[in-house]
Parts: sequence; structure tokens; C-alpha cells
Amino acid sequence: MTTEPLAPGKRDPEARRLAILRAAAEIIVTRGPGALTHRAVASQAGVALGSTTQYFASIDELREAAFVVLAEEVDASLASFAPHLPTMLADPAGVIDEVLNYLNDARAVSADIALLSSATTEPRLLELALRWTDKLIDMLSAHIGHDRAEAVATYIDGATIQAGLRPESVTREGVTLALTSLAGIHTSSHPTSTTGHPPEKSDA
Amino acid sequence: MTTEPLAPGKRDPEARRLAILRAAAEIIVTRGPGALTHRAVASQAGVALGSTTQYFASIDELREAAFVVLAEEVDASLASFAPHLPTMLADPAGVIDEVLNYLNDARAVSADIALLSSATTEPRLLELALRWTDKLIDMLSAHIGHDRAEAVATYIDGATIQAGLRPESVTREGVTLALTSLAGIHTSSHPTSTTGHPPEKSDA
DNA sequence: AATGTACATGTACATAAGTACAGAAACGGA
DNA sequence: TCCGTTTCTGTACTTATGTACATGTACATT
Repeated sequence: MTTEPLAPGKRDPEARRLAILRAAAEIIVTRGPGALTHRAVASQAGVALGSTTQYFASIDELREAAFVVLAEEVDASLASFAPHLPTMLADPAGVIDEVLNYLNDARAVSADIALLSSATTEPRLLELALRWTDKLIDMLSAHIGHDRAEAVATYIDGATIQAGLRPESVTREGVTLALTSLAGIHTSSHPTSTTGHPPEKSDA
Repeated sequence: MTTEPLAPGKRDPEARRLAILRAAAEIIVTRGPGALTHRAVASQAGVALGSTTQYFASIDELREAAFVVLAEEVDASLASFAPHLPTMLADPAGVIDEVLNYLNDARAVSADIALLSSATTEPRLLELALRWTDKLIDMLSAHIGHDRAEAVATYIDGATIQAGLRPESVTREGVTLALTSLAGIHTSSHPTSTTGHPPEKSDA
């Protein structure tokens, strides 16, 4: 996240717009959606107050645009599940690693929580908030059926909340037990036996 | 929930304080924590602006007090699980009914979501938000072991989110599948073909 | 009934936040 | 270099919100 200080006065609309968006997303994630103000964003982005109003007609528009950015970030996390799904039933360790990766990514977790909770009172955000859950269900359905896919997705939502509130409560054992139970996978060995490769994630 | 209009000018500190608290809780639940202002509360409660500042030294204090009320409401829902837990393994229908009851209670669900998400950025609320999850884990642990209890509680967190976003997605079948899978209950009606482990014992 | 006290009300003021906008600054092309 | 255009900045205005407080009102006590 190189938020380049963005030379003041310099003309670079694209970069400026992006800097503002990033700053808004950052504030939502770290201080909550209630802390999102023009001035806070301007300060965080290192731009003048006027710039925030120039690029986004209203604070609501800015907020929604920031949520789109966050949704895309979460989507990106989701994409890393995909390669492991085909072999999931035979070897769940891969998906579980990815799920843990996601749950340990404090930023993604906070982004997801902000999105989900804001959508509760703002219907405009509903589709955005549900997008990744629905994609996950779609992806899983092909392998474990729709019902179990839904159960797994719901569990991961819950795990996201827990990860946001007390990260230390998220353990490989816990996630393994839950996912294998819900997906209908029955391991012959104990869940804790996987000490495989910690998957490298190419930065998106 | 009869929010008696509360005759204006009438002296009744207890009722007044309660009306303010109820109103604040209502606003948090229906419009989100961001919509909580003294004026909104006063209007909702049908009292004068001054009353809200008289009974609560600051808006933060009022907000926190409202969250306590909400946490107690959620706690009350939780209590209805208890009678069904001893027979849960033999007859899961009872608990599942209660879980569905809770998930269909839009108010309790919204309250829980507001609590959980606010706690993400406000440490003061953490204990409050985690209380019911922890109680549930405690209650369940005696019957299905700590690990599975944690998994069930996490799933219910996720189901709460889903219930808040799209209530229609919460079905008896879905909840039944998830809870029986996670709790290690094997019903005759679901040919999920598991090896018949008994529930694992509590953790180390 | 008179009166003192605790409660209730509405106004008023300070601060914060959203938004508009006039002017400055940078860039591109004569 | 000079000029026009686009972008950037800071200020100013309006509204919303938190909070204080002076005044009004109901009730208990006498």
C-alpha cells in the first residue's frame, strides 16, 4: 500500500482520485464508516479539502465508491480460493490455508465487516456486500452441492466476524473442523497434521 | 414494545430515562449507529431535546447505554436455547427451532449486527459484543465439546449476518444441515453418510 | 394553599461537517 | 513567451450536532 505522498499542487487527476478513494477506504476500515468525513479523507490522502469535493459530488458518493473498492479487495481474496477447490475433497489443506490467509488479513476482514454491517441499514450496498458470499457459494456448489456451499459460506461469514473481534480465536484446528464438517469431508488423519507450504500470495 | 407517548411535562424520571434508552436502541437498530443524535433520540422518544442531555452526560454515554440494552435483548434470546440443550444430541429439532426463532427476529438480529460491527472499531464494546457468543460456547461445550461449540457459535454469527442481509435465505433445512454437521449429530433423515463419531471431547 | 425541590423544556452557543466557489497554480500549445 | 484550459487549493457559507443553562412546571411537604 504505497500511498505516495502525492506531490501537492501537481496535476494528476487519476492518481489524485485514487489517492482519495484509498484514503476513504482506509478510514472506513480503521476507524469505521462513521469517521468518514471530507476533512478526514483529505488529511489522510494528503490533498486539499477541495479535492475531495471535486472528485466526488457528495460524501455519500465518496462513501459508496470507497465501498466498491473494498468489495473489490475482498473479491480478490476470494479469487485465491479458486485453484484449491477442485482438489478440496481429497485434500482440504489447500483451501483451508487460503481461508486462514483471508481470516488473518486484518484489512480484508475489517473491510468485509464494514461492508456487511453497513449494508444492513443501507440497501444500496446490499448487492455489493453479498457479492462475494454469492460468488463463494457458486464456486463451492459445483464441488459440494448448494446446501453445503451455503453452510460453508455462512460459517466463513461468522469466522470473519470473530476474526475482526478477536483474531487470536481463529485457529487452524477450528477452521478445519468446521469446514470439513460442513463440506462433508472426512479426513482419515487428525486435522492438525497439515504442515504444508504456507501459500505465497502474489500481491494484487 | 408499547412505547407509551409519555405524557409531556410529566415527572417520571425512570420511565423517561427508559424511553430515551429505548428510542436510542431503536435508532441504532433501524437506522444504524451513525444516525444516533440527541435530536433523533428526543424525537423518537417524544421528549424534549434537553431530556436526552440531562439523563446521559454525553452522546457516547447514551450510545453505550443503548448498546447495553441491546446486548441484554440478545442475551434474552440466548436464554431460550438453554432448555433444549440437554436433549440436543438425541433430538435437535428443539434447539433448531429456537435458533430459527432467533434468526427470524429481525430486531434481535439487527441488534446483534450493530453490536458486533461497532465493536470492531470500538474496543469499549468488545466485551459486550462477545458476551453472548461466549455464553453460547459455554452452554454448548458441556454437550458437544469446546471445539464444536465454537464452530456452532461461529456459524450462528454468520447466519445472523445473512439473516440481517436477506432473511429469506435462512431456511430450516440450511440451519439443520449446518448445526447437525457442526455439532456432530447424525440424524436418520439426512443420509450424509458419515462415520458415526461421537462428539469429540472437550479440548486440551 | 404556599412553597421548595426535582424534573422538564426550549433556546442558545460553540464546534464540526458538507458543500460551493473564486482565485492560484500547473500544463499544453501558439 | 504568452495564453487558454484544466486542475488544485483554501476560504467561506450553511446546516447539523453536542452541550450548557435559564426558565418553566409538576409534585411533595407542610
